Order: sequence, then C-alpha cells, then structure tokens
Amino acid sequence: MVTRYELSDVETDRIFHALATTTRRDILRRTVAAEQSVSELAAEYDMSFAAVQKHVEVLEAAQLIVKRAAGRERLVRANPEMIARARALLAQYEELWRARVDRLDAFLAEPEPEPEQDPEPDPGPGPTHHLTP
Amino acid sequence: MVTRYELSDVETDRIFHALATTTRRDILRRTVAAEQSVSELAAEYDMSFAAVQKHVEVLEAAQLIVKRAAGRERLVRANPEMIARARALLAQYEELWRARVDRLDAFLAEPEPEPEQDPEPDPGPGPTHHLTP
DNA sequence: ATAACGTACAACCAAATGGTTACACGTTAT
DNA sequence: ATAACGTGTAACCATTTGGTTGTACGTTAT
Repeated sequence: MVTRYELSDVETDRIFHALATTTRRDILRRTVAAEQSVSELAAEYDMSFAAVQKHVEVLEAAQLIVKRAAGRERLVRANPEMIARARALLAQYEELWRARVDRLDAFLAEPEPEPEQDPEPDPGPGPTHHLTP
Repeated sequence: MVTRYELSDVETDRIFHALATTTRRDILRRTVAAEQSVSELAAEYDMSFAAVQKHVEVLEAAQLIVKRAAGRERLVRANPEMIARARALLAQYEELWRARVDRLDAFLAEPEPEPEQDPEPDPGPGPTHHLTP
C-alpha cells in the first residue's frame, strides 16, 4: 500500500539528515502528536518564518512529514511509516551485532579450530556478553 | 554501567548527522560485524585515506564507534549502545503517534464532548486507522 | 639503520547548510 | 474593496561539510 520498498541510499541520507537537527526533531515530535500549520510551528521557535518553512521542507523531502492544503494554510503531519523505516534500519545494525557476538561465542566454544594469528585480541575473561538488553 | 543518561540535543544531533552519509553507515555496518583498522576500511572506498579517516572521526565523535590502539594500527569497532539509543529515540516518536491515535479514537468514541470549531478536519469515513502495524 | 606502513593533522577548496530579509501571491476577514 | 494573513521563493551571507594534497611522526619490517 504505502511504499514497502527498500530505502535507497539517498533516501536514507535524507531521513537521517532531516533528523540531525534539534529544531527538526522537535517539529517532528509536535506533528506526530497533532497536525499543525506551518505558522503554528513557526510561532514556537526563535527564528524567522522562512527558516522554519525550510526546516519543514527538509522534513517533507525526507517524507518524514506530509503537508495538506487547507485554505491558505498548510497542515503538517508526521509520517510514522518513515520513522519506522529509520528505526528498522538501526535495528538491522543491532542484529548484525548479535550475529557477531554469536560468531565469537561459537569461536570460543570450539576446541582449537585453526591456529591463525591473533584472531581476536584480548577477548577478556568470561563470556564477552556485556550487551545491554 | 555504560552511560544510561539521557542523550542531550547536541549528542543526538551528532548521532543522526553521523548516520546521514552512506559511507559512514557502511563503515558502521562493517565495524558492527567485525573490528577493523582504519586502513582496512579506507581500502574499501573510492576516496583518500584522509577522507575515510575524517568519516571515522565523525562516527567517533558521535560515539557510534570506538577506537583502540594496537601497535601502529587503530582498530575500530561499533558501539551498539549508541545505535540502540538512536533507535529508542525513534521508537519514542512512534509511541507519540500511538498516543495520538488513541486520543482520536477516544474523541470519536465520545457522544458529543464540546462543540469546538472543527477540531480534526475531515476525519473521513470509518475509523482513521490506516496505520501500518 | 633504513624503508615502508598506519595514522594524524593542517591547509585548502567547492558545495551544502542554516539562517536572514524582501517580495509575490492566493486566501480570509473587515 | 481593501487589509491582514499564511505560504512560498529568491537573493544573500557565514559556517559547516566532504573532499583533496602534503607533511610529520610513531611502529613495523628488511
């Protein structure tokens, strides 16, 4: 329905770039909670209307928000779909970490696989599971 | 143990900024899977060593990776803690979305709360649940 | 001892970013 | 009809970004 494609590199760049500014994250937070006009948003920040308008533009280009015309106003609402996609991407990295830890465990479990040179320097005492879950 | 503080705005800015470049995400991906030296990383990309070194610097400033000296080499490994923090932040936004939908549902469930002026323009036919769960 | 390697850092550059003011244009209110 | 409002866009500016080359310095290999 919505998109369900894999995010391209440029799309992902845009998403994280859009999230990399406090003002824009705040706009996202406000519009994920409730639809708001660009003016209403602009009133919240200590900068010109044009500046806020540009921030909204960046969020829109990343498809993190969607605009809808209502008379002379443009109502902004967040697009949770894209937020979820970004979150899923980070979860993917964490999954890779899990896989790595598993490989390490498997290595440590083996008796003596192949005497390669220093395959993992200083694994430390005990199981290497400091992971945070 | 690790940090368990709330991320400041500048820290969050740094994290998402670091994630906003394909090259840096790729470095993160590689180092989350296995520890690698800066040279090993640099060999993977079509740019100067110095360029890659700077990308590593950005990731390090965001604490998304950690460097460790080993002779003349600097071994880079990802810091899943920070990846998790970024993911948690996005999940927070999605939670706000849930809360918003719940408020809307509650509003639609009420018989006639207060005749305010157009509190949610065009709720459309049927329940507004297009959400992707 | 000397050469090669891995890293760091400085200086430089073009392009992008985040902000400004000014203006045009459609919509709403008086 | 006219004024005020909401939005979009253009021109401009300082700073940051992402890349370059060159150099210095400690570490490893010959």
